[in-house]
Amino acid sequence: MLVETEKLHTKKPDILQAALKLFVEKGIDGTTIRDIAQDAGVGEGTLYCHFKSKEEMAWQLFYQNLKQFTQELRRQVEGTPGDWRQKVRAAVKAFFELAEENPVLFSYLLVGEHTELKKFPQEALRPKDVLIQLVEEVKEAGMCREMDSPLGGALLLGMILRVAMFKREGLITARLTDLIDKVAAACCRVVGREP
Amino acid sequence: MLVETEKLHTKKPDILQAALKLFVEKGIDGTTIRDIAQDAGVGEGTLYCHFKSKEEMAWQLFYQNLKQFTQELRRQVEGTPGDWRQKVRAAVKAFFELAEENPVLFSYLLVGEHTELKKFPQEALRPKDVLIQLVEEVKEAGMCREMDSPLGGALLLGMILRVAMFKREGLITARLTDLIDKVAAACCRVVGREP
Amino acid sequence: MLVETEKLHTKKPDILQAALKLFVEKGIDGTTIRDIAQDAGVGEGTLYCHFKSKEEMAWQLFYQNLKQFTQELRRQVEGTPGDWRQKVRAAVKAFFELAEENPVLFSYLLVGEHTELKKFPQEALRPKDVLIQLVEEVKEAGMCREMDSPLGGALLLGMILRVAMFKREGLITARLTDLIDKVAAACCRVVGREP
Amino acid sequence: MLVETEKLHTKKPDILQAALKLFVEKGIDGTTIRDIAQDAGVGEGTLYCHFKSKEEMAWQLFYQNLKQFTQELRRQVEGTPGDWRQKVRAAVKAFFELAEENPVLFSYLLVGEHTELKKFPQEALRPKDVLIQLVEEVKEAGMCREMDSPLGGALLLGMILRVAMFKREGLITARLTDLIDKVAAACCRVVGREP
DNA sequence: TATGAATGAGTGTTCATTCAT
DNA sequence: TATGAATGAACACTCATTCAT
Repeated sequence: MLVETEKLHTKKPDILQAALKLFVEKGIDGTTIRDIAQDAGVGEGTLYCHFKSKEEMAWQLFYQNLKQFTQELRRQVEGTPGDWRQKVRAAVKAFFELAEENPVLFSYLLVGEHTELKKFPQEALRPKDVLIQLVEEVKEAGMCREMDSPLGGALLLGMILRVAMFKREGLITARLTDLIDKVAAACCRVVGREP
Repeated sequence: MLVETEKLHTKKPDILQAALKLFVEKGIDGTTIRDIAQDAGVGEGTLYCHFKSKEEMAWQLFYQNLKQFTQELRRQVEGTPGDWRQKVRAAVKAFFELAEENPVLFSYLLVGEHTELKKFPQEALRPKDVLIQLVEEVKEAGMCREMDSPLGGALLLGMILRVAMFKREGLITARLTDLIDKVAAACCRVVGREP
Repeated sequence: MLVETEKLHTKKPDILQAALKLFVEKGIDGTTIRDIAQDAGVGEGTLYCHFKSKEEMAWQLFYQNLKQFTQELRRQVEGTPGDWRQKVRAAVKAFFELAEENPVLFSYLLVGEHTELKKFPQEALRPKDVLIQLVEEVKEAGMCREMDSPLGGALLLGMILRVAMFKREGLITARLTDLIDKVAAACCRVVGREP
Repeated sequence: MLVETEKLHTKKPDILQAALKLFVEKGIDGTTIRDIAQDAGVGEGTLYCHFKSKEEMAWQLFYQNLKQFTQELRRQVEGTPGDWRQKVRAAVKAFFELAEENPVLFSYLLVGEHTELKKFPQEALRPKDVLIQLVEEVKEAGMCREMDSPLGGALLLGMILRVAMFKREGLITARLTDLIDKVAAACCRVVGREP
């Protein structure tokens, strides 16, 4: 059997991967269809076999992946039994694993501002909602400091994401997965009651 | 002939204000020269009396204001005497005051990603550097947890900025200036040694 | 295995019918291959099993049908015995019957301008030639007013086609076949000698 | 004083003239913005200083000129005193003078089908309405044959336009202005009562 | 014969920039 | 300084056509 196993199906994944990379590197508006097509090794028209427009492509890439990560985050948090501290740790782990395994997707979903996509409706649950809810649960368990849940959610999300961003910029050099415990501990100190 | 008393000053401030607002609303690439000119109430050509290009305008707006805020931040942190906790509080206060007094500038300087401006050299001291240095000082004073300073800086910056972002999005409704102490306390718990 | 009884015939007629309709509705340039394929219920590539190009299809549709109608027109005019008035009536009848029976084809052949097809050679006899020749014969029979034949042909063709066009637009509501005598009479008054 | 008197004002007329010519030659869809810009001797972007889109340009060119001609036609018909035959002659004259003086505009307004412009509302009075109304008046004066006015209008319009079209195609070589009386007489025979 | 994913030249349109006023 | 008509390179997108299946 000859090698050439590619092109068994469609070129959509190539396009999505190229687009993701470029959107993060140069922004959505700053990325041209030609850029994506060249990077994906396809013709320009091919993009329109799979997406109605550049915007729709950017939106799909954002929305579907964000939905998926949010579900994964919930699953990890809710699926972790026992102590609320373990749940917090699970959340940090979920974020950091995405950041390590797919830093480009991480940036696209969780770092970028995407003013270009503001016209689309944001209906699904977002990661921040999961964190806010987690704080809520800690409060209900009587383990939380006096603090509104959104404030707590902001503190957690802020720490987690900014650490990943510093890592991305090279300001932090350690592997994120090695920082899970440290960051999780910091999170617990922030929202948890004084001992 | 009567004395023309209007237009003693140039239209540059109008232009800068309009540009700032639009850059935050729609992104730099998403904002056109015509948008800015209309919003500022000037002709399109007028922008080129004051700036070489749109990019240069965006860069000036970013660089000069960021430099200024960074200096202000340093001044507040360094100028606050006594306990490191007071210095942390001063940092939070500086960020939150900017966010309350000029939320648009805050977004432009501290929230946006600005992939469009990556070609310009970023030489000056940035807010994150001030925070990292603050953690460093806490360490030198022997009050810090076992933690690399960049990690500490990331945790602080993350909390501060994300709280302001939640406020901007309406997830937090309290005035930021009323949250200074709570957030500062969280910051101290994160980096400070256990009592 | 059962005998496939469907598809004894090709899909060419479906394609031609869809193309004709769309060319009249939206113009040749305004109609896409995809439009035609969808309307005909075939794949896009299928069109190229039957025609070299869209233009060639448009041309075949035009040329062959126009040739056929012109022949029919001649047959009716020449085949009508007796008085020249009867021949004029036969011409009107031939046009109006096409307009009633196949208004879309009528529009395509006799109303449209088809600037897209100007590159093709127009060699065959056209309906206008038949009418001009008819006027010529009336002249030779000494029954015609002082009038160049092309002028007479223009007057006849103009009346006939414009009545059909008004009908198409709804300005005239009577059935064209009920107007044959009236229009034929008008034609006769236009070219025939005063009694 | 130097020669160069051009460019005192705007380039809009150049654009309109070039567009008109090309729309007639190649159709609206068949004419590109680049075609028009080159023919008018302007940059492509300049077209968009004066028109929102190509379609809007085509529509303005059509609608405004058609309105103007219709008004002129009405003025001529209504302004001609006396016998209805004189009014019919005035109508023929108005059409033929446009065809002689501005054959391109004549084609654009009165010959083309313009399927591209069907989406625009056609509200104003059109030339055909003027002719139909003229027949109506002849009827009211008791001078008309038994004939619905739209039918009479179709016969008149058809004759007039088709003669001009034959002239345009070279089938008729006489000057249209020399054919006014002949065509007007034919028109009168068609709609007028038998003597 | 029939298909439709893939192609890329060509289209209408935008917009940063220029320059005569 | 201020203007806005003019510019044309660059863009997102279309669509006739091809070809492997």
